[in-house]
Amino acid sequence: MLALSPERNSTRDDGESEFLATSCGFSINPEEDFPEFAIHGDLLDIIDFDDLFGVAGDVLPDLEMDPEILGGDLSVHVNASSTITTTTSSSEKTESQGKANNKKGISGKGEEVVSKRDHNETPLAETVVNYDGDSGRKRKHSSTGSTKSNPISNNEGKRKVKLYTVVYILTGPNGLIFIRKKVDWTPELHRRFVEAVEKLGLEKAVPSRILELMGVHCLTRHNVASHLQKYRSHRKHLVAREAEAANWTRKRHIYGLDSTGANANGRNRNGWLAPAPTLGYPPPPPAAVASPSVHHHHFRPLHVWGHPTVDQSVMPHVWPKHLSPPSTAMATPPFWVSDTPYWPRSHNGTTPYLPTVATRFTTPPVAGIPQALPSHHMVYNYKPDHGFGGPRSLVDLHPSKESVDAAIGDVLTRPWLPLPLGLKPPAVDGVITELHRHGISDVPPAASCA
DNA sequence: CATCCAATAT
DNA sequence: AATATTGGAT
Repeated sequence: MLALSPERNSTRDDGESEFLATSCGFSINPEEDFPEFAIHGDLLDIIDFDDLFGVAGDVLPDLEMDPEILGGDLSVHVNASSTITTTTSSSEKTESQGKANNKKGISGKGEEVVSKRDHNETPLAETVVNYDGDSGRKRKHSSTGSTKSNPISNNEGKRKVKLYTVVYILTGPNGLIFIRKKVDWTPELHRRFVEAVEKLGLEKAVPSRILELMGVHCLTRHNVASHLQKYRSHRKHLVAREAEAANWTRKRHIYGLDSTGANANGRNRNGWLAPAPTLGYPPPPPAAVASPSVHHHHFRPLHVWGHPTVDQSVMPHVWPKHLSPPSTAMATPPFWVSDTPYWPRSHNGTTPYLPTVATRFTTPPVAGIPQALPSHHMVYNYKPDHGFGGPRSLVDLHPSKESVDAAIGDVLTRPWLPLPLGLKPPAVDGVITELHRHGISDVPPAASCA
């Protein structure tokens, strides 16, 4: 039921195995996380899936074993999952389950966790146990009443309630067992990830390639894909933040506020004690002020996301000393100050998967419609002290929808403000016509002069 | 099959 | 609340 890969290959020492465990984010305290496993002996005998997952009466999990594993040296990789489908009309899901089953020879849901490396250097073998509490059978779910999934609409019940557990177990030559539910994206892991993304350069930064470059073999493509998704998402939000901050800066400029947003103090009226926004060094966004970053840069626009700014004393075990000492680990700036543009970008300047944004740059502006980006949100690129190489191109600064909306809102609600750069003023005729339509017939001559 | 995205779980 | 995984669409 559970496969344990043989521990041969004595060429690998404990240091290496620790490296692997740590860099894989699996270094945890077994006793604490999974007391049942913190025993010596044969795992095959120790692990009782019924006890573990409380799914009594179900068939034992099938084992899917990668042949490579037998030649591998030190890891066991367990995935257990249990899926319950709601009572009514679960046909669809069941069907797909069956499909998965047939394909992979897995009984039940067939969680895909196996990751087969295509190169030989695989230092870490993986074995995957797939356990499906349902083993393909449907089950009445109503009794659990546990989740929100209860379909309010009567016959809708296609929603699937999933009770799952994903457990990774790694054993090393020294008998150490590491167990973890999820991949722990340690700072070091993340560092490697970012490095890989940067190295790959944009459009090539796809999970498989990233994984390859990272050289961390206990990660699956899915792990990386997931991480990549978050990575992108975070960067997107960062851009939105930057844009927002820039917008604030602009407003401060226009209304004569200082950086605290107060201008009661008359001497700030034209003092401009706040950094000049046009220099491209806007003050940190409000949220970043209190951030106790250990880095040189003085702001942290976003919360830490798997990043070394995390106090190491809090999670000492995540730092893989074998991989890189803190000094090297810190060498690479965090992703939010990296040179890498946020999104993959092809040579022609378009951005895959962001067609709407890309279109904004390629479509010629239409009078009256903000085709171009609201430049007030863009001219002030964040440039932390050690940060971005050069000014980022337009394409690099994709604004979020919110930013664009905000800018458009600005233009609409405060037309007296200067138009964002790149916004072409509407044709005078059009404006006058529009004014007439709104019952404004007097147009001061100055206004009608383009 | 790989990737992206949205939904969902922890 | 953040971040991981899963599932479906492409």
